[in-house]
Amino acid sequence: MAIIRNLFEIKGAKRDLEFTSFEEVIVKKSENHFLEQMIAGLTFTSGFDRPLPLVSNNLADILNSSDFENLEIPDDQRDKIEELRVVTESIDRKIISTGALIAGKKFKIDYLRELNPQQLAAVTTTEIPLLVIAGAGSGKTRVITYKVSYLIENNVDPSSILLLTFTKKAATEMLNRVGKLLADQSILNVLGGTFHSFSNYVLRKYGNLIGIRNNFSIIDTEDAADILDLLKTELNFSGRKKGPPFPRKGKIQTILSKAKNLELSIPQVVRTYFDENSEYIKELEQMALAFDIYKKASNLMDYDDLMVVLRDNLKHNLQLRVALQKSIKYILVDEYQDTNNTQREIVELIAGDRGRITVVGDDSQSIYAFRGANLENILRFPQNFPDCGVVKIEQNYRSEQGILNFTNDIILHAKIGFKKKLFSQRFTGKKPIIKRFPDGITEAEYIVDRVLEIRNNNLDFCDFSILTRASWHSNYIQAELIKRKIPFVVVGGIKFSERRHIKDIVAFIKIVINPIDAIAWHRILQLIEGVGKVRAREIVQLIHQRSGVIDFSDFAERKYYPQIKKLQELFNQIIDNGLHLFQIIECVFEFYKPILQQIEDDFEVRLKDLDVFRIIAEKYDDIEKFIADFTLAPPSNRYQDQTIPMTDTESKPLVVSTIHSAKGLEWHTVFVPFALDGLFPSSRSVGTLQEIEEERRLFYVAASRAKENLFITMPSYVSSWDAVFTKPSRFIYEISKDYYLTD
DNA sequence: TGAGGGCAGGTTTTT
DNA sequence: CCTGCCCTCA
Repeated sequence: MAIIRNLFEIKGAKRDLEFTSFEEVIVKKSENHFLEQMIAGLTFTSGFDRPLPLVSNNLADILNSSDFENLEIPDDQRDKIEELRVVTESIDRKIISTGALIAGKKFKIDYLRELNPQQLAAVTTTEIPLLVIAGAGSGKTRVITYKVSYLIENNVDPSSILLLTFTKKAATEMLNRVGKLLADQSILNVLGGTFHSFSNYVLRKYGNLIGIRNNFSIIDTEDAADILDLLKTELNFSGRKKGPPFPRKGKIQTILSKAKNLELSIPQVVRTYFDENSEYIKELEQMALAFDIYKKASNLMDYDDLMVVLRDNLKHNLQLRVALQKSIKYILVDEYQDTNNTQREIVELIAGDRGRITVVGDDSQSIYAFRGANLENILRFPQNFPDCGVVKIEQNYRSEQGILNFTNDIILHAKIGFKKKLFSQRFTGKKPIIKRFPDGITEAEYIVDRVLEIRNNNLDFCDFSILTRASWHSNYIQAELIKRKIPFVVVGGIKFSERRHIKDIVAFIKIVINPIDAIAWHRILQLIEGVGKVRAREIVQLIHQRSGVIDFSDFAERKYYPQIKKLQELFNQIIDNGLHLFQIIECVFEFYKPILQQIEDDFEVRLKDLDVFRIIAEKYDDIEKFIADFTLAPPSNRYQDQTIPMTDTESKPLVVSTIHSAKGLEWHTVFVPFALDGLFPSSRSVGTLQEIEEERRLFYVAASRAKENLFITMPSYVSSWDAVFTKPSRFIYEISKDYYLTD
């Protein structure tokens, strides 16, 4: 008994476990196979506090006996599910299953040949609100690009088409394809981009209608948190006055952002998501107020503001709404399942009652609720637009039927959503493979073995991907890949634009544009030795008082004066001479490099980043556009380059990614390791029905990335600091055994 | 302002 | 358990 407790202490578990039958064993966990077996024999239910013995060590046997506790669903939720079921089933009457081209007209593109009937319906239905439910791999991008082309071919002015997506990459890719299809440059005029970049465009263009200065700076999440940190000190909310401590900057930022995104009050957000901080509701409300004032005073907008300000103005500012409705005739929205309420309202307000709006999406792939995405936006579209049409595209061009059987079965267990059943023309009789291993290392070895084996069929490493629920789930595999000298990239990680030194440089440029950008000033000033939070604040106040005139002579007596004087000269030189972007960057680099060398020990590596930055900047003339683009759509944020072991350079690297970052992509062979309950679904996301449902969709997204082979694997146990996970993911239990193999 | 200890937080993150 | 934030004190 004592031994067991000891063991769990080693593993960090702090719970008392009741055992009666184990003899004295003295071991360290890594040395003893018996103990590992023993842990593998334990399993933990949803609270991860009650050990239940696994029936066997054999995966097939384990999967035969499910003992997951059923989550209790409150009555009001049950009612809502029922209501949504009625709404989603109502689409059957609205289904449009085929389309026709405008008669007698000649088209450059052979739509009839290049699209299937459902795709054609989606493309040619242009005058009524249209919901396109595009299953995974069903040619969603194709539908959008062909629809834009079709509109243009029907003499719709490209500049009156608005195409909204969630990433800049998606928008440019689609518009490029339209350009190729039509061999026409007019597509350049299509208003295409992310919700945020669209708002940025509107707010600047119509700044005078809205009553905002159009040279505002956009701040990212980290900047916002820094401001809040500043305000926290200023308002003297630091320290623990009442029992629990005041939340930290990141958490404050999350709370305020959630309130805006979910359109809830601060007390509501705190009580539902951060109850441990409910002592400080009043102070948090004050912070929210102060934050808004601060941003206004410094001419700043955060990501949430971009959405909210646009929405509010569309709602209440008739002039703006009319202006936009006049210029925008057709709206297409991609990934509609990921919109939040504000974004939905923006779209609805611009569309007005003219109804020329097409939303494309897949409710089964909604995985961003934690960022405010509201699945109900897509589910209730038929309710919000009662005279809409619906197109359901179920033919899949990506995966082999064996994989579709598997993924169809995953999503069949979703409690809400549009019913659909994807099918493919390709059928080889292969099935996904689910496997369990003694430990993570064996699992990793197996995966890498399979990669090498399957690659022999004339494939490249880039045809394979490892998709995980959380980044650390791929640690063993990354180690194994390095060991075997296989090139790989890790998707995610710290983005280029979020690296410290890049943010520093950007701050310099932001000041050039907006000399009262306080947060940028704070960042820069604190680079100087002898200047900290307090001094920086004082200097920023001075700049504000003089409305942006940079003159530090008041501080002539201070020991850091020579440094800030250099700073003053730098900016005045840039501003007075109206330097070009590339010249500005040179000046800034000259000033910044010595500082960087002092504060960072990996100076050389970071210098390289600066070169990359310069190369990106070279493509721009307009400094404001450059910075806006840079903060709104950070370049090359997908690949974390340094993780490639440079051994096999001719070969394109294998991809190691989180599932979230893998959305929309596809690979010949996909591995999903660490498929243990508590890791996937995450033990933090099994408290409510909505959370479990979202985890299931995430599992669906992962599995549906595979074209030919899908491997779901797991070690027999994984221990984190407060729990041990041993049971296969509950989602595997849900799937019919006809659809996979266990060895 | 900079250094050392205490303790909160611990998935995912298109903007 | 371990990391990194933040508070406190010199």
